[in-house]
Amino acid sequence: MTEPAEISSLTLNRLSLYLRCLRQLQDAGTTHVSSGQFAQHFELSASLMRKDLAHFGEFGIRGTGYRVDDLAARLTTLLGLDRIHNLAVVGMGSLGSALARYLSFNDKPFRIVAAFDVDGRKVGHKIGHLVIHHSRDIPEVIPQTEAQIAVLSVPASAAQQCYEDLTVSGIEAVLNFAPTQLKQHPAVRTKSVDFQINLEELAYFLSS
Amino acid sequence: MTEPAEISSLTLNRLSLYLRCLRQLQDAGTTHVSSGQFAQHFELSASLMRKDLAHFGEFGIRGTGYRVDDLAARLTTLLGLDRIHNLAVVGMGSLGSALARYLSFNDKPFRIVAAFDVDGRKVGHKIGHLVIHHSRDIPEVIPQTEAQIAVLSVPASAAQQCYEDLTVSGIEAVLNFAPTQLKQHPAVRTKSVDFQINLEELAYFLSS
DNA sequence: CTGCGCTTGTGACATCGTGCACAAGTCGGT
DNA sequence: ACCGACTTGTGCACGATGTCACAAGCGCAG
Repeated sequence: MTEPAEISSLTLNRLSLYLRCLRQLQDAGTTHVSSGQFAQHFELSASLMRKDLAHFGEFGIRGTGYRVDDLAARLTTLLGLDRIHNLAVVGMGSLGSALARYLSFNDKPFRIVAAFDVDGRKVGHKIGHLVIHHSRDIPEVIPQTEAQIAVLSVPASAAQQCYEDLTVSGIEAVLNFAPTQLKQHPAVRTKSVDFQINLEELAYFLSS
Repeated sequence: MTEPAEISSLTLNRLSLYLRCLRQLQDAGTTHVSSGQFAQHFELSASLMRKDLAHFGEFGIRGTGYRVDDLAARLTTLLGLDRIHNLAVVGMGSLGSALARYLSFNDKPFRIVAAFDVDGRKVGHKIGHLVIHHSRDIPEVIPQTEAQIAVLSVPASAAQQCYEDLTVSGIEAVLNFAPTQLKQHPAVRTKSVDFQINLEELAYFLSS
């Protein structure tokens, strides 16, 4: 019972979350954990966790629970986080720079291999050891890199154009931070992180 | 049929999205739109839009569609975006600064009224016209402000502590950017924007 | 005033996601 | 070797979410 059908986003996102929690347990020196303990500690659902894992096989030991190291390792592999993924960051405003810094800072399986901006004053400058290219050169530069995923942190007005440039450049996935509804290309897996909408949701509940 | 039951997050987030799209139409000079046209233009579902709106009453004219200005205005009111909401930003790293800049930059109904950081070198400095306070003073400073919503952009290791300081200070809602699973306070509406998890989801689909 | 074309609002239905409860299975003690 | 305590993995039921199709309603033309 390995990957038969497409796994849902919800399940996948929870798996990332489980892995993160497991790392916390590792740091605390915990070696074994049951789904019940785990769920209580992190305010998650035990049965849902077991069901999420069940999509990919059997990970636990009945009567005992899960070995933290083992489960963490298997989730890491399963999510593809044991390999390096190359990123291109498009839009080096304050948000793009913050994301770039965050992603360069650590030992995570993401590596920035290209950066773009429209601002002529930024082009040519370096962010870390990486030269910033002009956004108009996306179709030329991307194929020279091994970038698979693009992080789109440009103003909403420029997002669609950049998105399309990226799709024709052979980018396989895009993580969009621009507060706009992208017309998606079917061959490119696209997700949006829209903090404005989340903020507005909170505002709603205060206004009632 | 005004607000009888709790509206789901999904519906609410789509309403924000509709409003955003309507503003685009306003800028383009469009005065009337049917749900079909709207859905096709923005790649959304027409029937779902109608159902989302139906939670709050009747907004359209049968046979004609929706008046763009009218619907935008009613959604604005409905979502509470016709009032100013006061924000506190906790964590003035690169991400927090980027968010603060973004939120100060425009005419949106959010206003930053307090900023915090643990870094002694930042405390006392100004971001715009706002003094940065030390994070340890959250319980003292927040009640003096009218802050209702907190934006939490601190490292994961500090997030839980800051969150709890905020909850005891009378904050009503928290938008968390730290990549960690918060133990939530029931009286405080809390949402997380976790770009790391979204990135990992994209990575998964590339690895298969 | 009447009829026609169009669009909304909505009930019925299908699909998806989650909680519950228990059979299957494992470990340690005796 | 067996028993009992415990936990996983899973079938089932329920609730939430989205799609479809159509009746109700509106405006315009004649």
